[in-house]
Amino acid sequence: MDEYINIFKALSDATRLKIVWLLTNIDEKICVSEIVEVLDEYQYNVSRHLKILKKAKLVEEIKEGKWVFYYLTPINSEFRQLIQETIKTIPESQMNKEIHKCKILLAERPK
Amino acid sequence: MDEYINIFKALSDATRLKIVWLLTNIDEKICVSEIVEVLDEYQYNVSRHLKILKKAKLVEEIKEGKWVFYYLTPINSEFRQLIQETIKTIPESQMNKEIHKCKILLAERPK
DNA sequence: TCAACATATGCGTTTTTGCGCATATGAAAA
DNA sequence: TTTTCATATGCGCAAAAACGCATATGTTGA
Repeated sequence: MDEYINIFKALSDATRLKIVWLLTNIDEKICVSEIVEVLDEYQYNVSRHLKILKKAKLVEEIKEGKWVFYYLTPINSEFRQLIQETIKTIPESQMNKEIHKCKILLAERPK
Repeated sequence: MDEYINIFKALSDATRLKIVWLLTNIDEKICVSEIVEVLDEYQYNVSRHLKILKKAKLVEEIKEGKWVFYYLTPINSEFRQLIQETIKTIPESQMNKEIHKCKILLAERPK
């Protein structure tokens, strides 16, 4: 039961829900400083929220040089699958500012 | 956004998740004292948790004499629909004790 | 090797949440 | 109309969560 509760708990904070929403909708890895910019939140808070999402097994990380990129943990259960579908139903209109900033950021990424 | 967060928050407590799980799986109205017995939790806590579920619009109540029966709020959004499907994926094995007690209780109900 | 950058974390404080106890409210039964 | 039963809630406390600040860690580039 704790496993399910941890997931709901992880999603019951605005910053964390926004992070998961972004990851769900952009379908890209994204690094901490990008999240900081998109969500306009302190770096130390973003790091801490990511740690909570990681503990709930919603995200994983991969280090690339100075950066740490986060992405959605590959789906591994029906529960998790439905959690993702649930999040997909949250409309963009709830995230106008953030999605706009995010698109600009991703476009500016050097290849 | 708050609306979504309130729902996730409502589900991120063991007692409340169990209540919603029961309501989802038995497909019946159930009154406070029945929940108290099934979950083996204090009456005042059950009442309080129900209040939180009500605030999140996951449940509604109907008064019948001395009793107050609670039931799932009829589905009114895609988000809510998927929340319910998500909860359905939580297996009975997580709720052995409770579902057993509940079945006995429902069977003993006077018609 | 040292400065600059990206990320994580320890510590103390504030806010939120959950709980126990007592009691209030409201309906039904005696 | 008084008692009993079912439910709700006010209050105080304890535990948990979130935050701000400072700083640690780790990597890259000068």
